[in-house]
Amino acid sequence: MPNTITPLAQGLRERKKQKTRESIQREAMRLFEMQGYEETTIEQIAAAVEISPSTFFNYFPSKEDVVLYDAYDPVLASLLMERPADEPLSISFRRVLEEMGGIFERDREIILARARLWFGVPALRARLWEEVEKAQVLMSGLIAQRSGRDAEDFETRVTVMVMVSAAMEAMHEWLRRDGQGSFVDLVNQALDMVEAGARLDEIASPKHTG
Amino acid sequence: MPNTITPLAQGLRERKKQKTRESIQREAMRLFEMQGYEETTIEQIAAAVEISPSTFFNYFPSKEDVVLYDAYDPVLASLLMERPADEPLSISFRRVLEEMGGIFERDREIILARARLWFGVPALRARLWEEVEKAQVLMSGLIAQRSGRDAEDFETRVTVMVMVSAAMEAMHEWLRRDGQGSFVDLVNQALDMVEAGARLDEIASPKHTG
DNA sequence: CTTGATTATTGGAGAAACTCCAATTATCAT
DNA sequence: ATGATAATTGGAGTTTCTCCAATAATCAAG
Repeated sequence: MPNTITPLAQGLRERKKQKTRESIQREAMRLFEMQGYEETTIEQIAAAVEISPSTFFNYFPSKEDVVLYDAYDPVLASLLMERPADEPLSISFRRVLEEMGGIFERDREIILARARLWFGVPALRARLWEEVEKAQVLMSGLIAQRSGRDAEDFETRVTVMVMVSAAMEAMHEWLRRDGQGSFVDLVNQALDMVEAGARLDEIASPKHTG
Repeated sequence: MPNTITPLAQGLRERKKQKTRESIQREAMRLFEMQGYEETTIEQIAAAVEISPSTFFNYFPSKEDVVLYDAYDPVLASLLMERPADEPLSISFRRVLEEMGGIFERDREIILARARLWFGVPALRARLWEEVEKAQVLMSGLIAQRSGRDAEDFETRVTVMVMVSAAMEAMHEWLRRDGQGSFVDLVNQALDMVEAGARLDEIASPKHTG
């Protein structure tokens, strides 16, 4: 499956596929925003794109995937790989996020619409975990590559999981703030909390005023 | 929806419902283990319990819920509520887990079977996030109650999310070890890592030999 | 530009998970 | 015993998704 970011569309075939995939995603999102996710059938999407329902399933294995399908993952992955191998993971993570900040700003509206569905539609919300795990696997692999550690190592997995779910919570917060402000900043804040040692001891007691 | 742990079954009606719900769950799990989750249809489950498919949906909103449905949540919730209000959350969490350790030991085989499905079947794995969020909401609410903080407070949410996802990772690890050893111990280990500040800086560098 | 090989599109048949509803049947409270 | 209440059931229908075979578009090579 090639991505939205294709180096150079080689043949007519590839270019057409590309366009079709984008059309499906665009029309689907338009309909979802107009009428809601559950209320939109695959027939309707297919009709809007002027393809058959069968063809829809040639491009996306399920209705959910139209929303889930993400062009950022491979970018994030490759940026992460480019970081110096001796750099601490949390720093790499922050740097890469900053590098991607521009993209996030540019696509703000699209990302926001996607996120709204993501967290708002039960079927999609359920699949969030898979996204978290994808990220976890990616980063665990990176750690394994850099260090002598096993990617399956318990400590590695917990550490990465904690980072990723903190980032996920940052996205949630960003959404709660209706996409106002910087997403990257929120992730950084969340990571700060985690790195500070997740003040589990203090958080139960009343917040110190001021 | 009453739970598996019902104080005293009052009428015949309630008792029968109870029994039916348990039968469905038992027969479903038996079939899932025998033939796999996807391969088992609701018709088959209904036939095994000697009810109609319609009735199945009176008890569980979906096939997934048969596996997901959990009697432990309310127990955990009430135990958590009983902890002294000035006790740090992480301690409360650990104590409650220890209190529940006996139950986990007793139901080890059942929990293991459930967990295998949980992490193994894509449809169920996807729904893990909802379980995580349920726990997050529960605990955030508790924090809000105890402290002056808002349950929606970003810091609160991140902290709780991190704890819960660490626990989830512990469950995953427990499953990878085939249910050998103590689940509670693994959760404690995961929490230790989180509290130690999630050594994101160190984990990227090669592990010190020994 | 033609031809033969790939590959994409399509329609049809069908399974499975649900939803909705109205008829029936079982329990309950009196 | 009886009327109210709640559970069970069957049937009809929708939607997502699978499988497959026919058709149509693209491609690579001569």
